[in-house]
Amino acid sequence: MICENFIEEIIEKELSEGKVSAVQTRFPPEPNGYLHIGHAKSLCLNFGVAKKFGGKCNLFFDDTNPSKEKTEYVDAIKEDIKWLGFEWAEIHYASDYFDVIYSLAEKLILDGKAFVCDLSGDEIRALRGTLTEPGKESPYRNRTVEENLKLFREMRDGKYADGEKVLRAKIDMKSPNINMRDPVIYRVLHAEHHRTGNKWCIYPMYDFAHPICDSMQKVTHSLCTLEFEDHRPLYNWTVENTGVEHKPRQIEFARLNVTNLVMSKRYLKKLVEESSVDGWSDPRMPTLTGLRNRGVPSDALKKFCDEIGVAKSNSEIEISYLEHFIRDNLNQNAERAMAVVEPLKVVIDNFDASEEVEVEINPNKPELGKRNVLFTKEIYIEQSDFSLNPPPKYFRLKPDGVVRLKGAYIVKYENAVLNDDGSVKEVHVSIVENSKSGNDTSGVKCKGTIHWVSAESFVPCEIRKYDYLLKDAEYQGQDFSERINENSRTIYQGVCEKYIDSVETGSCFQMLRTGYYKKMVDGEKIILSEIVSLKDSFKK
RNA sequence: UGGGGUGUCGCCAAGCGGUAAGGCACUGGAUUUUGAUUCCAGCAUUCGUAGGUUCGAAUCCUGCUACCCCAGCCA
Repeated sequence: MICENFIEEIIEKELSEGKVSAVQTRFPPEPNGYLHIGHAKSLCLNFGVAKKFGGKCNLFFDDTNPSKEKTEYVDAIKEDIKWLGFEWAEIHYASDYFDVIYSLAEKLILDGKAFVCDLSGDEIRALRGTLTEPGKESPYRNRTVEENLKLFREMRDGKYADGEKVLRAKIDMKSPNINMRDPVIYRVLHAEHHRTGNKWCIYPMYDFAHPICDSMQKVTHSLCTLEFEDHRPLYNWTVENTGVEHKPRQIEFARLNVTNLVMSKRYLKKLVEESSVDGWSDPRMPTLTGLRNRGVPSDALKKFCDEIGVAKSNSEIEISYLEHFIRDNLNQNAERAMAVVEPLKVVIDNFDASEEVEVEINPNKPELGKRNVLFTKEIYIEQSDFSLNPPPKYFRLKPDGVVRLKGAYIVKYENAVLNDDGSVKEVHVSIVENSKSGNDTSGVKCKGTIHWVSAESFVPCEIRKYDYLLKDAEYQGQDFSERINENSRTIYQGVCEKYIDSVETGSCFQMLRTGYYKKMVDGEKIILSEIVSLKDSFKK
């Protein structure tokens, strides 16, 4: 078997040595927000590894902190995972294991490996030491087993207020690894849990709950991000000292960073709460639901995740790499339609009838056939597709020039009508005889082809161009909402061919030469949100 | 000044002692009913750095250096 990354190599080796038999992984989000593109990497890794070795991957909600978690988030997370096309083997919640976790905590107490500590948060911090100085033992460290058990049960029974007491693992206050300095493993928290309600008023900490839950699910490989490397000794300590039967192995990898994309959940949440964006699904958001709304195909995202690799070095991927996969996918699959963002009226002087011309739905999929587009005397083209004073090598419409109207005829420039301010009001052209698309016997050479929309049958629409959220704004402490409104969304009034009425919602189509857009129906309006610009060929 | 990690092209990333894959980006050139797509070509004498071992090192050893993470009763 060919391993794609170091994690697969580790697993392959364990498999061949007989250390594990069946591979079991889990995708472990905390339901405290929506999934973003960073989670996609973890999703692809966990599901990918399981699939590769014929194992299973569970969906596991790490809901040990009721003050931050909501059912809304667990539902949204499930939806996003389905959108990506992954199917979890089983679904579990840390809260399903609260009883087990609690009893293992009691076992630790019974074994003299945990104690109830009365120190306040500040006091614990003070005694923890620093990065360079060892910590000091809590004065409550040597309570008897009986006393600890009694106090812990009282904690569970609600005798104490938040912060009054905690349960700590008895490990080593002098450890150079701060996580091992008698870490808190249970805290009092009188908060309603979105699943267990008010059954509990004490909740286990991540470091204690996670390894136990992994073990209960028979997870063999617990994949997490680099910042948990320091926690691995504690993870292993918990596995060993609680005596759980299955002993999972934690392996860390570098989290995904993408240039210019804001990825911090706390910041995204802030944007939503401030209404700086239209919720978690706003197309400018780097959330999975935002990307979906933007029109990003899930396959493109998965391909991206597969190709960026899995390693341990901190990396930041350029957004152009993501865009490459989106473009590649859309180019292959998107159904085309024509739309004009900044319309310029063109009148065809020698054409008074109207006719339907055929245009391919997708040049890469001829089997999809063609669509009919109404061609009329008056049409709209892109303002940028006409120039009165063209630069050298300008192949679009210009004085005394010819240009092909996509799917229709070659037209020849006649004259331009100007507004009072000198801007172009409309352009008059004439059809070159025998130049119809597919039957061109005119012999006229024409280097440029442009898109157009009939002035008779177009659908007026609001076209929104979305940029990504800008990361630098986060760091420069600017007024987020202002910046977003200024820079991240541009609304155009545009027109597009009537055909798009028949395009199903959610299908993507090409905004010719400008980019790829997704159609969204918003009441009577059709909104096109730009997904990602194609390479701008005119930039030079 | 403690501990844990990581340093291979602008960005990712293979490489696991035998003489630097691949992708993105970029640059040429060819085809093209959208200057897109497609195609073909170019793009690290060098692997953070200084030494050492070896016939031979990005790969092994040693020192140095840079960057990231850890002092939540968050995950």
